Amino acid sequence: MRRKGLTSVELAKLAGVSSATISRAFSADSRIKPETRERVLALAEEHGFRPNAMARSLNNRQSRLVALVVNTVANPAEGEGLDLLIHRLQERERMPLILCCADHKDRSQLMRIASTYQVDHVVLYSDQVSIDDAIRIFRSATPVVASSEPLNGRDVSDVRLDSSVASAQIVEALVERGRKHFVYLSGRDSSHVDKQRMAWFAKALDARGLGFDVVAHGDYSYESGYKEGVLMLRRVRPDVVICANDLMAIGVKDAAALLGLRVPEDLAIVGHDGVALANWDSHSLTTIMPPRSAVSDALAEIIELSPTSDPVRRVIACEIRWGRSTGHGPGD
Amino acid sequence: MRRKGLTSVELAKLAGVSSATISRAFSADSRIKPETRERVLALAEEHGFRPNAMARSLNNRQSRLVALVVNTVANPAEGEGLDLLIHRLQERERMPLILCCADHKDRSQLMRIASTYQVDHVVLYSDQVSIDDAIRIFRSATPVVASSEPLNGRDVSDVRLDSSVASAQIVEALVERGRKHFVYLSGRDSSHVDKQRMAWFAKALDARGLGFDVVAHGDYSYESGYKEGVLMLRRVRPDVVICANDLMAIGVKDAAALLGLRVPEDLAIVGHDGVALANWDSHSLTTIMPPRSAVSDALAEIIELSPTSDPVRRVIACEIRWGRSTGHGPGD
DNA sequence: AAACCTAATGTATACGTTTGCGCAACGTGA
DNA sequence: TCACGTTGCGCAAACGTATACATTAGGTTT
Repeated sequence: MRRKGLTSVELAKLAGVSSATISRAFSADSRIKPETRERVLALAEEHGFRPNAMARSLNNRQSRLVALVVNTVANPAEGEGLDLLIHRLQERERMPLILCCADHKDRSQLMRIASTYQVDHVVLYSDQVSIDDAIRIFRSATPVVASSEPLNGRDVSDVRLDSSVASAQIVEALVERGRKHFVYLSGRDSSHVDKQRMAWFAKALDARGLGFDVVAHGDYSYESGYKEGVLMLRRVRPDVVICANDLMAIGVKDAAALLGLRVPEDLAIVGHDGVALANWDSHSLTTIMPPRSAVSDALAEIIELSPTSDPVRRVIACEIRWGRSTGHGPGD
Repeated sequence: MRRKGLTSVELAKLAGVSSATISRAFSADSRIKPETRERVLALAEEHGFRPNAMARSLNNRQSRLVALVVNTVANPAEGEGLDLLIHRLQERERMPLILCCADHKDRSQLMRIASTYQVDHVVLYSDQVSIDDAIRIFRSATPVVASSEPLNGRDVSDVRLDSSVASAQIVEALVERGRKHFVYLSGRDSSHVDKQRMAWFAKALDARGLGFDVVAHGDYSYESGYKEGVLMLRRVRPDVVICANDLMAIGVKDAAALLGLRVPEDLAIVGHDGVALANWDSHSLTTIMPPRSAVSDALAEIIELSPTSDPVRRVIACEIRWGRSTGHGPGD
């Protein structure tokens, strides 16, 4: 077992002070003579001393760990948001502990293990875990919900997306160009995000007296979009396909190409998530995009406030990124 | 401050045993009467007791934390590998601590903070951080290098990729179909992965008496592939573009489309990384793909062995995933 | 000059585990 | 019966830090 550096007691001896002074030199708001602090810090640097976060946390019951409960980091929709959030946390000297739930047989077990590390906060990014389970298991950690799951009066902080306006604008632009037959390709059944996205489009269409068929269910993957797209386009001939996410939307686009349908002339396609790759020239997908920077700012901010403050609720409006898959933006 | 559950001492009192017995009930290999263990575990379950990992680590100097030093989780090439590795770690009851280095101003600072958590292992996934820096900062943690950076005799475990055979096979297949003019679009300058990938292709071409121009430098992004692709294809007319990664390759493909070049008739394109999206029907990119599952297995295995065993070196051969971007596989 | 306040530091305990050591109880073999 | 090994468990000392409280030195007020 390699020997780790010195302890605060050993450094104290070297500096001719007590270990309490070492501790104070490292905590910003302590009453300590500036010169003493500098001297200690210099000596610490010289000897490579760094306080032990385990011992610190054990004592003051703050780990500065944040558990991020996600489905997977392999999916760009989650990855792009996560990356920003992780940066925000790192800037504030917090450490993210990642829990990938997607293919894990026992998510509760996973959360139980993570909770033994005394995480200060839990961000529920995944819509695959129940909020109540997470809260129960993570007990003393303050939860922040970012999964769009309904709160039902639960006393937790929450950041969620609203794409009602964006959905309505897209419907408006398409209807004005004569599109009439809208269909929806949904994601996983259990997903609340999906239900909401669908509901907003349904409402926007309803407001214009138009119907709305849910023609197929995918699982958020490109492959499912492709497969369901082929099946669906052989059955029905819609003007517009709204997809629960970008990956499926691109799958549908490729399915359309396979069947000889032109996008956007024969079929307009709309996605959700605004992942970077949807904007690539080969896809140029019109998509409803959360302002990721604002979302991660909000999450980081809430984490910084809690558990001192009351739970915070934030609703953030999504934007539209127009692409060629709908033929035009609102203006042309 | 919400009250966390009980401590081992409190549970001990409830069970009529000492806290040592509680501890032993939770550590698999301790001498404790099976019935006692069951009784303790049942009581722990009932009262929601879970041992405090901070206190445990402080005492036995094992945190079961693994620092994963990566560039970003937003990029699928890293994300897809990471996701597997995280799962392997979680299965073994280890917790990943993610450090996203890409846009971080001070990576050393980031690693210093992470090191205070007494991580047992560090996986160097990013090629942006110096191995020596990481080793120095993470002192007592056992490092595992997965960034393809040259080891230069350093005493660390290492898992790296070898695509020499794959490169040679691709060159062979293309040359036999009459392709002559190969060019290479490189990634970031500082990247060792890039240097290696280029060298393997250079060697394969050299073996057939063919030259090899590095025509442009990108930065691994789609955008850079697109931009450099347009500039390059206006200047030279190669048969084949080998790209340092898939994202740039797709950028080049879109650039070719913009300039009216047909892929693969006028131009064959080859990528590296084998990200899932390169296989989408709209791209169908021929790419050199690390066997991700094998890589993460190797990493997890090494982590499980070290620091007990000597450093382990593993070289894993990449495979080829043929797509339409080269017109054909080796057989047709 | 006494009384008092403040700033800077030391002392000692607590945080919740793990683990070496010791002890009792219980066979087992001679 | 005695010596001895084994099993199961309690005792108490760590692990490395933070912090309430005590202490000291110096300055200010009256």
